[in-house]
Amino acid sequence: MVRKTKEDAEITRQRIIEAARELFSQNGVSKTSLEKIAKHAGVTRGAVYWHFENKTALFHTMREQVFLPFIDRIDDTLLASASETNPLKRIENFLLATIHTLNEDQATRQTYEVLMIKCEYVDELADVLQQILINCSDIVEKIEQVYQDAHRQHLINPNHSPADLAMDTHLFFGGLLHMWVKDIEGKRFRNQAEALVKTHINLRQK
Amino acid sequence: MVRKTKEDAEITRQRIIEAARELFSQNGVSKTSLEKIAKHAGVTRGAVYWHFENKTALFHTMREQVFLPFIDRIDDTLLASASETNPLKRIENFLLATIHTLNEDQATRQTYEVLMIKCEYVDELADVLQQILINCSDIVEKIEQVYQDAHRQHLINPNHSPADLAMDTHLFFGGLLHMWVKDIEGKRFRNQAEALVKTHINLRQK
DNA sequence: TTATATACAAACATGAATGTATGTAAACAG
DNA sequence: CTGTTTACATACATTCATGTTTGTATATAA
Repeated sequence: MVRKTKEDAEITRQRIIEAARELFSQNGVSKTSLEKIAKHAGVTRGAVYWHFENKTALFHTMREQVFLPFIDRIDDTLLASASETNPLKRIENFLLATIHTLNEDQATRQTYEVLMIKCEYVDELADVLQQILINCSDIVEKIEQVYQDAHRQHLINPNHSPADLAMDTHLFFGGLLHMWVKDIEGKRFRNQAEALVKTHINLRQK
Repeated sequence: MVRKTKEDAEITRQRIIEAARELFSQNGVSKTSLEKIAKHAGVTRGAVYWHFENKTALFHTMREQVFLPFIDRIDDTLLASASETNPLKRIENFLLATIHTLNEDQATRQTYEVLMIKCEYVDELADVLQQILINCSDIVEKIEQVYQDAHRQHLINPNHSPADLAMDTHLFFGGLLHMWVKDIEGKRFRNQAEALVKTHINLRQK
């Protein structure tokens, strides 16, 4: 076989990741062999083992490709336009933006599917759970800050603490995403997701 | 080997189910071989294949042992004592009772763990998702009924529709259970679960 | 009391996945 | 221009899980 240039190799690497993501989301992580991934990417297992230590490493890479950019974007939607928009609107927009990404971006959609219903969090993947918990804490904190804004601007019931509201919103959205992902073909839940978000935020309004 | 009496066989069957549940929750479904299950139950694969068609059948049985009784109990907590208690309290009690069961009953706890983070919903298990969605719809309906009670008794903000409140509560609780399960050893999330439920219900109060 | 079905254990056959080691042609550095 | 490294393909070794078949002692029905 012809040896590839560095850019070619990077393309191969990306193709392997894409193949993994697609097959993971179709057949689950454990039932997807590296052989199948290689074939689907148009290479052999040799290429896969060259670019990745093993299936777990591939999994982590797939996850990071979606979640690292996501974490970076959080501040933009949620905090950046701090004084511009109504705080409650900012939270709503953040949640809606996430759903929008799920609807529009296949890679994100497939990755969420894999992470929520097509992998098993044991052994090497067990610590991904802790990573997820940490990310959640961060997000809750940020949402709390925005609720504090809303509190200061007297937009919400003063009896409700921003911390409680933030956690409640986070749990709501976690549940929503899980339902969204599980309703794979039904479309009966997915297309009302935005409405549910707006309702949730409305419940906070004074 | 000595042939067992019918009761003995039923004990063996139960032991296999318990072994499967424990190993599933420890190592995940796909990494748990029937050989390991058999050994852990003190039998051979012959016994497993005698009582169950394959691993999938075992999985379904494990799930049903926890969820069929659960579905039966819903009406008791949620609807039965209809006019006795405050409707909001009834919803709160229902949620708290579920958490309480998770805390107290190991079989339930392990089964939730398996269903939420230790199995992959593909192939034969894919339709379990649809089953779950149906169960969810049922529960949302019932919660909605109780919120309607609350509405009639002027306990909640009349602007909020019982249907919206019910869905919001359901999503909240779905998210809560997921966090509860994921926070395996941390105990930092699990022990505040009850408080989060109470907060959530408080947010509805006028 | 005897024939049959039950409740398994044990052996067999097959397939699939993983990891590693080796081979190799071409890119690239010097 | 040449030695070395890169980017894979190919071949090898091993492990493990599944499903099926067969064997068998005994509970149970007739």
